[in-house]
Amino acid sequence: MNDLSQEQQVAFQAACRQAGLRLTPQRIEIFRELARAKDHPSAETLHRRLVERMPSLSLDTVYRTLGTLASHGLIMRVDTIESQARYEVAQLLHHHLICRSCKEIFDFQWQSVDNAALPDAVKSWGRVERKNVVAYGICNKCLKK
Amino acid sequence: MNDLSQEQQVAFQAACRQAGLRLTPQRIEIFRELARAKDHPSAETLHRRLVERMPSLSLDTVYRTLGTLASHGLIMRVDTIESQARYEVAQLLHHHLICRSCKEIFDFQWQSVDNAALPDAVKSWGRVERKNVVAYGICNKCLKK
DNA sequence: CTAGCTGCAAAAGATTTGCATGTCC
DNA sequence: GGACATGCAAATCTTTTGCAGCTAG
Repeated sequence: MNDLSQEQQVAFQAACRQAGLRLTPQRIEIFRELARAKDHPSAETLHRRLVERMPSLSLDTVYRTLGTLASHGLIMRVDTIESQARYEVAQLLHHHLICRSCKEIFDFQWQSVDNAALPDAVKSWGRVERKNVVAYGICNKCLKK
Repeated sequence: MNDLSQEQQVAFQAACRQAGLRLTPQRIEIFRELARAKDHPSAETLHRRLVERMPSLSLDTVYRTLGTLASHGLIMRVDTIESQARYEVAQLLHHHLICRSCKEIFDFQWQSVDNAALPDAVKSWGRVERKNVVAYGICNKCLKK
């Protein structure tokens, strides 16, 4: 509910420097808005929220910035079956529950999977860097409708 | 390597009838090609393969058919972070390994996750219908390059 | 100063839609 | 026969790109 925590902001700036990325007002605001958002927004959605504060911000910059930050691992692109890409700040390991009716994404933790070793067959595939569970179903809000 | 199994084809036709979908040559061929494919093809890719056998088949029909079949649960749309949607026939429960270099998708089984109960926090969310693991990394082929 | 960003506009890529014609049941 | 599908073309939506001016370091 509050604004972006001081540490998170400092960590972001340090990570940008380390990655050789310039710290522009646009990048700072885009990251701040994404970190504050709880709903895995798309580029379009983020832009809509940001232009109120930053009227000159272009949608292209939002697209470009999200792509740049994601490619440096500062944020994550979330897999969905929608046509629009969604993003989130890379935080604690977590998993996604997606409602196939309203498309809302709910985050949850599942440490037994985080800690579990992948099956043997996977070992010969290559190097696995992360694993996420995506569960689908219908959320209570939609079930009640 | 062989063609679509007899049972699979019969099951498909029965499922179409049950869903109230007409059995057109296009639908049959699209499903057959997808069932034969091992690479989670996109609409574009499927169309490229099918026009050789069915020169009049339009790309629109492939898009429409994939959408229709997916919405009836006969095939699945696979989540990736690419812009193109990919499909697979709904088969045994399985999970995906995606190479972030070549984008190839490798299927694997992981029964301990299939059988595991979701964490308690999820129970109050709604009704979960399926859960899939998506793991990312680099496959051996790309590691060697 | 200058490589890296941004904004603008235009392009490209993926998917959807309207409509007339064809075809499954 | 009539509802549903298809093919075509055009539209739409999302994302990317070229370029000139701006700016952080």
